[in-house]
Amino acid sequence: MSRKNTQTRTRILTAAWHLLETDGTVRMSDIAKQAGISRQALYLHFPSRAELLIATTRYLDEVKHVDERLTANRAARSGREKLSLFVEVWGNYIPEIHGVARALMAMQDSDEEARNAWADRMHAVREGCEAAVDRIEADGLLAPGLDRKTASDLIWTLLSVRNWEQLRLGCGWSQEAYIAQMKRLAELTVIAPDR
Amino acid sequence: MSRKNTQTRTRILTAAWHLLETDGTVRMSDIAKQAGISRQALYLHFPSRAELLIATTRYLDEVKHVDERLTANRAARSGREKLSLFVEVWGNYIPEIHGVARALMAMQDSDEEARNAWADRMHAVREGCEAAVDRIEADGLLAPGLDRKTASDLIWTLLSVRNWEQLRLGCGWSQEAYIAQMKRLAELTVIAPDR
DNA sequence: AAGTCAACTTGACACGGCGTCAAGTTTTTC
DNA sequence: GAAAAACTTGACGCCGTGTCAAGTTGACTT
Repeated sequence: MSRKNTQTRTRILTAAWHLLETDGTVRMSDIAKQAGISRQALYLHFPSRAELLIATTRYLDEVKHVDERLTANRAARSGREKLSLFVEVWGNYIPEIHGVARALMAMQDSDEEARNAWADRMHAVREGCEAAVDRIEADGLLAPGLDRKTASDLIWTLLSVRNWEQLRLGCGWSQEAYIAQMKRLAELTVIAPDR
Repeated sequence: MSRKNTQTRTRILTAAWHLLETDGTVRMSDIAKQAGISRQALYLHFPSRAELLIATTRYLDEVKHVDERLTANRAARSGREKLSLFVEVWGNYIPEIHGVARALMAMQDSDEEARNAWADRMHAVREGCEAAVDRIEADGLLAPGLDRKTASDLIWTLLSVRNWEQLRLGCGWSQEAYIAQMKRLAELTVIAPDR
């Protein structure tokens, strides 16, 4: 791997992280200043703004142990429980990565790498949705008229960062309200109604 | 009013519209070329890119008669029917404005005017949601545990342009499938279940 | 103690888009 | 046929990203 200077690298990444968390628009020069190095030195560690942001998300994922969190619902005893746990875990993860996510989403139009990186992250989320849906189908509880793909698409869309933004930031919801409603909607969406 | 030259103005607006419809990234120079005038002449009609895009959405709204369409569900006999009609009308309007919407959403971070203009458009949609929700409550069918605000927030979020993008473009859904599922979800979300 | 190498600094510059300005030309209007 | 409006051309400033060249600094050899 031979990283230039691991210390500086992580200083940059945490600088980017914290800035993105609070501030809307973050320039390379801002990150450099916060990390205590020159703007040009950033390019000794990352080839472009896009790659720096991508590295920041990976860094966050690592520090915050996303993967473990997202698969923490392995032990769920039912599809319903698995879905509920997944909504809770992912829904509560969103606010922690929202700053970086925002920045990465913003450059999707202009930067192919950013697009791929984000698509990749979202793919991991999608797999969580699929796992829950598969289990629900195995339980024989998949809502009539839905196939697995459609059901996963719906849950995945429901749990998008944009929707979180709109409800929490746009509509002023509390995080608890968000989680509660998402659980309710997710169940309503893919689980066959009692009768 | 005293518009410089109305002909040129609408040439610009239709040029912007058509470009945005097909192409992802559209520069001022592209619009000028398409309209058959010089780039600088655009600024004789619109003070900035943001205002040009805003004017383009207004132009589209006018040409396509959004307002009439969005209120076409006045005659609905029940809240349920009103909601269904609203989902159908708005959901089928999204693809027609998607190009411009995309561009306007993209500059939300950088431009306050664009932000306000978009918020304003979305406010109109929200009113449609509220009207349906109010009617549903009047019918005594609002799902237990939901207040009007929460219900409207949910429907409004469900019907966001971003969600349409994700399902139609990201997941490859047909427009019909999109409409059908949105109707189903909207009802499930806010209407009390049969018993 | 001299030498080397990696990490970093400073200052300059190109590029792409937006927006502006000044000076000229064409078209309309009266 | 003169004045006013609409538009053109060419140049320029601003901003942020990314690049380049020529230093400086400190640590590690030998």
